[in-house]
Amino acid sequence: MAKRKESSTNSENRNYITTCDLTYAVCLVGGRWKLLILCKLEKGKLRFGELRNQICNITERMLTLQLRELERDGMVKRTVYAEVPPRVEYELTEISLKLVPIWGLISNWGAEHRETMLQKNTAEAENLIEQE
Amino acid sequence: MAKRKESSTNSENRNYITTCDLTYAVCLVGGRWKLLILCKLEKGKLRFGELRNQICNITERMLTLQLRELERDGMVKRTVYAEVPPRVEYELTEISLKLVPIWGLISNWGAEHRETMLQKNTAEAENLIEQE
DNA sequence: TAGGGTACTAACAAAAAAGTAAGTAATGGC
DNA sequence: GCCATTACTTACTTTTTTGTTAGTACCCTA
Repeated sequence: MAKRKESSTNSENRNYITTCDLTYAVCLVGGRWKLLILCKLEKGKLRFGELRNQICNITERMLTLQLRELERDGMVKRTVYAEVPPRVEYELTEISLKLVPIWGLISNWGAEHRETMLQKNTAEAENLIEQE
Repeated sequence: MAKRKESSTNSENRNYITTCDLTYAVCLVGGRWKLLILCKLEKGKLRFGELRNQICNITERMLTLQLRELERDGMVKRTVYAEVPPRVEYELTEISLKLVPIWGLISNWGAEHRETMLQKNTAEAENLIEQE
């Protein structure tokens, strides 16, 4: 159905690393826009155009690609309404909903990490000035 | 110190997406081999060569690159011993240690997701056979 | 009949990530 | 002097991901 290529070391390695459940899980949301999309869907269903407007720098092509992969991987559900103009809604699935609380934990950790790095860099900058 | 390029849409978007704490956090471990490396270090310090041997498909170049980024981002600590031949040890930092329990949760979720997808694909395959 | 809205798709180009192969420095032991 | 060991570099190629631009189908409304 989809194009495949399994011979390069590159793709062999992709397979190898995803034998680790943790790496596998992180790869599922590894596309540039995926987590942003999923976060928007946390609050409920959204249409294609709503997602596009809420993620201001994404192109339609990238949004489509990321949504297709998320759908293929069971992370979002896509519902097409037979209307004109077309209406398509996206929502989280049973399994992706289970990640929501974990995203909260990671997000908090991320904020803390950002804080830490900021302080570290400030301290280093001050040391540099002192050395002059 | 390091080469930079800030003008492409590509890198502008990188900056944009990492304003989200969740995306930021996931990007920190987004390199192909990073989580594998971090997992190996969960059990304690390891030397460069030990990491290379435990992650059988990684090249020295990739291991070096990933470790450098992890170090830059405060995720691993690097200790060089002034010996010949050289000895370098890597270990988790205070902040990356805080992620360990979260990795456990994600890992469990990953295993569950894998299970789910397996069943889904089996079911689809059976439907295809019936249709023939 | 021309234009509008929605959710895409296709062909192509640019950028980034990953992989290959062949080095390097330092020094202890033979 | 020569080789082995360790933890890397460097120069280059390949593969993958991301971005740009210009379409498409559908039917409704003016």
